[in-house]
Amino acid sequence: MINLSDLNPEQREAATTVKGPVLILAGAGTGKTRVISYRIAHMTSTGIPADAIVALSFTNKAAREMAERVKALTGAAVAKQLRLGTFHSFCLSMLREFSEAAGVDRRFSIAATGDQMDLVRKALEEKGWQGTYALDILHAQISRAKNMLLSPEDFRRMASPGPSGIDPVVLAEVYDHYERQLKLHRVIDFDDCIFKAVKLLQDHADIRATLQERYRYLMVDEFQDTNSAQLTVLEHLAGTRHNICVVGDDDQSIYSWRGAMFETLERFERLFPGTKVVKLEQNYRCSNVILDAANTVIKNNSKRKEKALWSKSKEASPIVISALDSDEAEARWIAEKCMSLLGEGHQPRDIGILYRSNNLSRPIEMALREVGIATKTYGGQNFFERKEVKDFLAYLRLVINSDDRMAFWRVVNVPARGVGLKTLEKIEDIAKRLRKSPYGVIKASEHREHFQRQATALDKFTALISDLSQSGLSTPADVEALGQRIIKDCGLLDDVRQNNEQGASRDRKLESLRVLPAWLRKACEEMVDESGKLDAYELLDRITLSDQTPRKEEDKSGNHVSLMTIHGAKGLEFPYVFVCGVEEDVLPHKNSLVESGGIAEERRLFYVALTRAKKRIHLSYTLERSSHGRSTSRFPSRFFKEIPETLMVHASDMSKMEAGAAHAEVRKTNTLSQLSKIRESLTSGKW
DNA sequence: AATTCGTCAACCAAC
DNA sequence: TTGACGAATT
Repeated sequence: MINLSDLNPEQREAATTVKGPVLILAGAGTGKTRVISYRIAHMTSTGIPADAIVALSFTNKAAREMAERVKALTGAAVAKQLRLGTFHSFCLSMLREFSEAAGVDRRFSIAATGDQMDLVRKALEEKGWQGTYALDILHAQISRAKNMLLSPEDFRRMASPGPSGIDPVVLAEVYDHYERQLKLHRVIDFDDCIFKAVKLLQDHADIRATLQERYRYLMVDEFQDTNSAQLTVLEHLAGTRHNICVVGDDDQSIYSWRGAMFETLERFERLFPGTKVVKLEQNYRCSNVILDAANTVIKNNSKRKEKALWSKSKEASPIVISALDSDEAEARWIAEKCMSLLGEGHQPRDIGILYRSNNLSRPIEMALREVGIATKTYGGQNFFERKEVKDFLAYLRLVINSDDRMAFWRVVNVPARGVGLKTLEKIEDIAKRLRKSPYGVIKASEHREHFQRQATALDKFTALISDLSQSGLSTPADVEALGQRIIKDCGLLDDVRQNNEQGASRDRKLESLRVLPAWLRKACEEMVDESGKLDAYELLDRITLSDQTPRKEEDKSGNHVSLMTIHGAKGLEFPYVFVCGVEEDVLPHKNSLVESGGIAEERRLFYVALTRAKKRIHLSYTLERSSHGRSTSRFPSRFFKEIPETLMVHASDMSKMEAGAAHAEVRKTNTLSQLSKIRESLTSGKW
């Protein structure tokens, strides 16, 4: 039996209610992940086989967190047997297992973000509409449709103008052509992982029954971020057994742009009648000041489940508000404050710096580097979006599966080997006609005559790929060796070295290539750890669905200041938090003003940011911020007005405060003059 | 076929 | 600011 005495009564109830539908309403910092891991541990210790338990979450980070906690409680042996991961990875594994019924190619790849854009572009070209619509908007709309389980035809039938402002008939047309591109390239996209899994479960009663029997206990973390497609997957798996437990917090629903509805919690209760609801309200994370502020802010949202978060914490550092002249000044200010925190003996890992969007990170990274503080920036320009990394991975994909069309087109002429547009068209033409993969076409000798001059180059290429595909891949070390060969034998390294690549980007590329093989090995090792086997396809899936970026040497200790978006910080906590760019048009984001429910979602985002902090939080805004070169004037965020004034101090008054009693009470320190200063700075803007 | 140069748009969040 | 793309050049 697992020892549950570390849990409070509500947590314990949540952890021990195993049968039937359970909804755990878990406010920020109330020990949500803890409850999930104890619940799993409790279940396995009472004889439920670990491989009958599915635990899903929305993000990789949350999934990893869950995995680690369970492992600590139950040991690696049990943890290994659990089906634990993101929705996408779980659904993908169903598609791989039942590929035929799911109507997907036996060997399919997943189109990563960049690939998706390429395919949207191609779809647009087919219609001759290139340049008329923004690719990212089109793709977002397609994604939205898929998350609502709508086919192109459904979409056209609905034909009501969406928030994008683009004619729905046009959207449906692009969607349709985009789908054809996916088929043509034998790939599925992220949303298809869910979409096709739903169809698989819907259309195949036998498979559905098999899976319901296999996965008898379902658990979902971050349930408020579940979209309707994902909820449908759950519905099918839960069958009539209804052993499903979800954990969520409507106040932290910040992914509505991916189709999540924060009403989803209520929908759950309707879907599974007799749901047992457990509320976790004791916060173990934040100081009272921070919790008060967060509670007050979030009360401005209507339509939320009422919660009363409370905490025993006595810490009473006020929220520090700081106005800076520019983004550089803001960055320097943060760097300075970090220095003094480190000077007080705190660790870099105790500090988190949060921002609304990735582009705010750069000045701060630079300022911190200048004062010699180790940082790690999470997310952002995804490592896998870099050209050199995509090329590398395309080679890897092609070596593992020479039929991978997307990979083929990407690298057939990288580095340049004299294969141009004409030749590519010829290949594509033959491939289409003979229904072969393009690689198959250039590999087969009977087509040689079509490529007189390029034949040598193409032969070399196929020789290279087939040579590499001979490499054994049974251990992580093998995979690393293959990685080494890819950067050397395929000429990726030489290409960067020789071609007159500019300083900074050249260095970056060399660095990327340098770390890739070792990173690949690490990914394999983790995989072997969890599932005990090494499967090349699974490796590729993981890489595509992964958000892990290779660690640089200096991060080995793990002791660095963390920089990330607020979205990325959900579920994390830091003793000291900085939120920068708390400005109108940034937080709340300018687009949110025109989106329905936009401001409420931005407020939840702000709430998430506040509740990441355990001890102290600094909020900063600038009067001027440069964006794409030009500098524009800024106004403090409207959300400042929602924080009780007694809980804030203006940074310019900090020195006075510190000169007085070091730990003076917030209330007393807020003299009238200070308050008026804050008010002045907050009301000077246009709101 | 490959390189180079100029123009233009992106800057919201992630699997 | 960066990058991606397309036309023009070699």
